[in-house]
Amino acid sequence: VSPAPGRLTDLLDDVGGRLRARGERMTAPRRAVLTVLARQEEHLGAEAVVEAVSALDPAVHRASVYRALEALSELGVVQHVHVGHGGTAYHLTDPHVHLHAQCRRCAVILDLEPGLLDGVAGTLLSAHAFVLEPGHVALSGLCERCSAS
Amino acid sequence: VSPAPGRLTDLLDDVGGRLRARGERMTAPRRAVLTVLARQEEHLGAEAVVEAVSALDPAVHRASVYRALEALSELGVVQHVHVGHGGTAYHLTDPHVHLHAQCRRCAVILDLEPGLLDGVAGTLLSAHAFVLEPGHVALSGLCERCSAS
DNA sequence: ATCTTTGCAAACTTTTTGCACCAAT
DNA sequence: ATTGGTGCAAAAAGTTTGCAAAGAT
Repeated sequence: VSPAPGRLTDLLDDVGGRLRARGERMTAPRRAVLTVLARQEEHLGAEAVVEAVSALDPAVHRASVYRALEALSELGVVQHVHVGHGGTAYHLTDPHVHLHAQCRRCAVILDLEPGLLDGVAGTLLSAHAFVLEPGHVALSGLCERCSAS
Repeated sequence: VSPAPGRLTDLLDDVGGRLRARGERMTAPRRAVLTVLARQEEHLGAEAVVEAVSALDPAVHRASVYRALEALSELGVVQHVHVGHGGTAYHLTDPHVHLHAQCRRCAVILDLEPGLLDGVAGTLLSAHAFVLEPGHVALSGLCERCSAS
């Protein structure tokens, strides 16, 4: 994703251009989804996106949010992470890949340093010819709070 | 889990004893679920367990399989892994913890060497006070076949 | 005989789909 | 004017639950 989206408008324009370049269109639901994802640093589940979009623009239907997430994912603007407890979380594609870990008790998601799994990726490649995609699933465990109590 | 279950009967007896020790019971659905999990080295999704059990004993209801998986998990005999594409996979608890990686394209699950994430676990603990549970989610990526084509 | 677990059916949650209409290009 | 995307409602997929009856102890 090219320009650092300091302003939401820039993001919308950029994505709009890329959609049009593929013969697709920038629409209200897609704008709403991008707006929600851009202002949130947390990772949102599909249902959470639906709710936030709904608050922003009640005319946008649930199904359109799902379709927008799919379309924007295909474009590469949005990515998802699978988290063990609780399905799929969505976020804007970040120029620097980041990894995720989720607390299996309180479900909080931590963002981790990009290189964390580089060594493991190498091992998997040489030992199993498996190409790791490190950002695509969240590691599981217990966060500081939950492991303490 | 204690005895190497070379024979299915041993496993059933062992688990039966442990259930009774807790005031619970060994039943046909639970036997069927254990039988299915014991003869399969692959990891099965809930629905796949339902199907296999159904083939083994058509009288066992779908819901009983879910309940058996839950009961046996609580007992510690069964464990589950969250896999990105396709929910939750179940397997018998193994004396030696093993890790999982799933191909996001063909959904095959690889079993990995136990120590693979030890280094990462240490880093997460010291850097984020996060206690990693390495076997609980499957890493994601592309297997040999799928990355080739 | 007791009391856990079952089978069933229905409810629930989350996501997908068919279709007529709307709207971005 | 095109035709891709939307809103809607219904279907699909996956899991859970309340309850009377069955069965393990």
